Amino acid sequence: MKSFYLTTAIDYANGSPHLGHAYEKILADVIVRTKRLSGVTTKFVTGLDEHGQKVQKGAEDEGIEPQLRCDRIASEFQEVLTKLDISHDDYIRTTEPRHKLVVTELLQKLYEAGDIYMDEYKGFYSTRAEQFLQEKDKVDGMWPEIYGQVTRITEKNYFFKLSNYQDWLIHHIESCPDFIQPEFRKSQVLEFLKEPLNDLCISRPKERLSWGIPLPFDPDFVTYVWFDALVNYVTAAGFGTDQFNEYWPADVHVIGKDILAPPHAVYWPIMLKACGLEVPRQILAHGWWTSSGAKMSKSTGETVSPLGLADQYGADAFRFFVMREMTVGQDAEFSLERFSSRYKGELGNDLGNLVSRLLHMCHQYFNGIAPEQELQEALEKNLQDRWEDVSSRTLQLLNSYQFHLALEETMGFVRSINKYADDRAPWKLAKSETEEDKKRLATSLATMLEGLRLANELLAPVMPSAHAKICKCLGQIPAEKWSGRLDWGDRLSGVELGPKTILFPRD
RNA sequence: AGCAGGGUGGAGCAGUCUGGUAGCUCGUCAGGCUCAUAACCUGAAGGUCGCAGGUUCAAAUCCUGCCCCUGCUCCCA
Repeated sequence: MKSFYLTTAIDYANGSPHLGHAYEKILADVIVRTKRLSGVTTKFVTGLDEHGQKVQKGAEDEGIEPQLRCDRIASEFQEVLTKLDISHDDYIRTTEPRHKLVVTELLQKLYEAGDIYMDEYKGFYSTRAEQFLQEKDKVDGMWPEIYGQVTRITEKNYFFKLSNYQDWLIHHIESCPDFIQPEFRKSQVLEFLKEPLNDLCISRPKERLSWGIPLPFDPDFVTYVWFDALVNYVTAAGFGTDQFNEYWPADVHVIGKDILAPPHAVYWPIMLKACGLEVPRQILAHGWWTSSGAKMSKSTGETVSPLGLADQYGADAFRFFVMREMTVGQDAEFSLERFSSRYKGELGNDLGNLVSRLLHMCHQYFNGIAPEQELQEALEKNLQDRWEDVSSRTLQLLNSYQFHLALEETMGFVRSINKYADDRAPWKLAKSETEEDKKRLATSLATMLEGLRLANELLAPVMPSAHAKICKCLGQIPAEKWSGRLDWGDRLSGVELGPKTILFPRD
């Protein structure tokens, strides 16, 4: 049976990891963990795009070999993955031999099939932008400042025939409603496809760019950008090996909205089609993090260090924040105030404090052994009914990538447990001598324990280590699969509970 | 200019696809509780859902026009 294969975009080995990189990995990780918990076998790949002009130039400036610089940047990015609890199965780097082989093979194949041809380009070139320019790029008859010096050049290059497949692609996008998510992005891509496609320039002459994969049919050129970077997805799936069919086609490519059209939604499907490979099932384009309206980018210097926040508050709190705050596909604003408001409110006061007060009472009244639900009155019934609602809604929201709402549901249920505690007031029942009240006391704590156990299950994809900590408090092992764990039952009766724990300390 | 996204009580958002009593968190005010991380629970005030038309028994939600904000059209997730 085919595994659920999910990828992120591969990061460009130029510059340091920032909030955007971190978010994309977390988003992908939450999706894949949800799948695993649902009992699906998965493969999750992320990686690094290491070729190109900027990498070559960066290395020259530092006076070191490009590979050496890539190695350093790769470990920097991988360190972030570790800190954020990202559960990827593979980390692909485009300078690896396995990848060069696949790129070479596919290029050769397309060349032989006549989908790649050489042409001579006459026109303008901007060295600063590393880009060919057209008359239409001029503003008031002048080249804009951003292009720096613009020269007229004549250069031979190889081109990939995109236009052959334009109609097929339009049809494909229109007939597969889930292919591009969120849906409003689909119309954007179709809009782009209304214009005739220019063929894609896929090479650079070696004398200008040496840091790349040589074209198999012409050693004077290296392949440029997309034929190198996008192919990582099939390399990592094991193209050319027996396992390839177990993973390909990819189920989801998680990417940023900037590289949807044209790279992922146009070039990539056409490249695959031309190679006779299946097209990915879905492309999920997320939005940007902004800071008071301004985009957080390295060009404005306004970076927020994900490592810093994750170090200070823990990976779980950071993961929770980005998932709780952002509607997938939309932009969201990042600020420390918002972060600490979520942290204190939902994590500390609602969830952390529930764990704390509940364990405290269990230890005080029952010596740390989970009591039994000895009766069921309206209050218990209500909480259980509410769980049925919350769990089915939350699962549906998780599966449709509405993580912000899924977390809202789950945290709402946590608040319901707190409310139940208030309605039952076990601290009052503990002072009563009647048999009935003793039963109510046992029942109330058992009910709260069961509620917490269940809420904690739904938090597992987003906060894996907090999930594990709460499991430990409840004498449970962390969930690998949800199967059988999401039903309300007196599951913890008689279990020896862990010590009282402060999960999300203030300051 | 082109393309895209947004405009919902003080702040930030959900709801818009699949019309039907406007929901959540924070903040404010009042109260309750005292098991707990000065935390938890309740109640209240506060919105003609950007504007103007239209469709409909009924519109935040569908249609038309307009206004305003933001992002992209170098690089970036």
